[in-house]
Amino acid sequence: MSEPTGLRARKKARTRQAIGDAAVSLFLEYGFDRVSVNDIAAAADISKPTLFRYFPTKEDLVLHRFADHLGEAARVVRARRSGLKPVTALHRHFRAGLDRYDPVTGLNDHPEVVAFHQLVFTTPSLAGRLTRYQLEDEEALADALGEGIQARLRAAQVLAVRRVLARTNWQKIADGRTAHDVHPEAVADADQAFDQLR
Amino acid sequence: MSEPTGLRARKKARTRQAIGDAAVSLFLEYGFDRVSVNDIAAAADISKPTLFRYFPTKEDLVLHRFADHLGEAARVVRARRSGLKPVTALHRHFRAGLDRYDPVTGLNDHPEVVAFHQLVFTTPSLAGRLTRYQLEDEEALADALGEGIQARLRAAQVLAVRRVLARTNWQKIADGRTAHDVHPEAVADADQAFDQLR
DNA sequence: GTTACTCGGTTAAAAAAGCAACTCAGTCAC
DNA sequence: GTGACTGAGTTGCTTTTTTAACCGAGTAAC
Repeated sequence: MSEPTGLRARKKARTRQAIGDAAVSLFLEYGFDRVSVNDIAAAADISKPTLFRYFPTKEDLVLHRFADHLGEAARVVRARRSGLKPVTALHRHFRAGLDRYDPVTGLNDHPEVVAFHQLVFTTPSLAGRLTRYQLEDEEALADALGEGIQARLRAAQVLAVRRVLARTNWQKIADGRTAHDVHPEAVADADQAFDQLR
Repeated sequence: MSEPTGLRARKKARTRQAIGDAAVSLFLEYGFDRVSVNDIAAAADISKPTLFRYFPTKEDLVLHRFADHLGEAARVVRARRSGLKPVTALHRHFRAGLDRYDPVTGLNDHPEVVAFHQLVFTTPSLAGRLTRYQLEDEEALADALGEGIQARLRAAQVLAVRRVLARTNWQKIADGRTAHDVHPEAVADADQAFDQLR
């Protein structure tokens, strides 16, 4: 299913993966600003123009992991069972993410994941670009929810909730607690937040 | 020194290596005739035209290991200390090869190497093409030795000696003896053969 | 204040690789 | 013998990658 078949496509995916991995690993080791795109290209064994063909900016080398989830909220809403309210669908989706400790929920204590979030949140240019991603996500969700100001408002609120929940989870884990330990609170927080949204 | 510098060159070398390794490994496992070039291309993760850009024929997928040594005899002669006779230079070079158990001397008991020689000598099309390689080698050596029929004759004799020596060594090892055990005989044989040549 | 770096990002041309479709030879079925 | 296959190589066309050179902003030297 996720095998697109074809040598070309396979190699492209592999190259993209190699670049992303090399970049994140270097960033985690030395910090975003102390690693140049040249370093990353060298580590990934490709040339600089090739790097920029895969990722439009240096920031995207980090944020592609979020970018891959871009529009997910909108998709969840569109794919929901008929009769199900959008908020409910998003609520369940987030809960499912918590249950499998999906990194995007913030509820993941793998050292790399924690360090990765640390990197994103403490590097201004990354945090900045991340919010731009979230705006796109918001727009897509708004379209999925309908038209007019109502849809936009609701989209903004839902994504704000998601953001706060993830950030809260991450904070608790950054303070040294385990994901398993935090899980019940995370679920409770999510339930409360999404309930208030209705 | 063996770092050609440049991304392109490095990747080319790597690809060539990958193709050659995949081919030899498949040939050793299934036999030359039961492996198609498509299989090899697939194993090396490249397309068929690319394979043929690196190796002109299927046989060369095996023989490139000899091909890489092509013209070596001529080089040895040309690079010899002045005053040194060509035969002596070639003799010493062969002895040095024996001392480091260079596969081309036949004096190497690594299972892969033995199996590889087995493969070459028992596959008609490979043996055939190998002699063609040796003819080229002979021509190059003849040019290095001078002009005229004399040079050609001597080149032929020298390479014949080399061939017989390698074949003899291989035979002993194929019979189950270790390279280390055979080494003294191999040196003695080489000394005798090259001495007779003078 | 100019010179010379470094770094993010781009461009144009050339090399390399992929793809699909082809030729040509052998081979097996019937 | 003819029709369908398979396998070695080839051909043209497109996509991808390398290369070297560049731009523009920042910054450190002197």
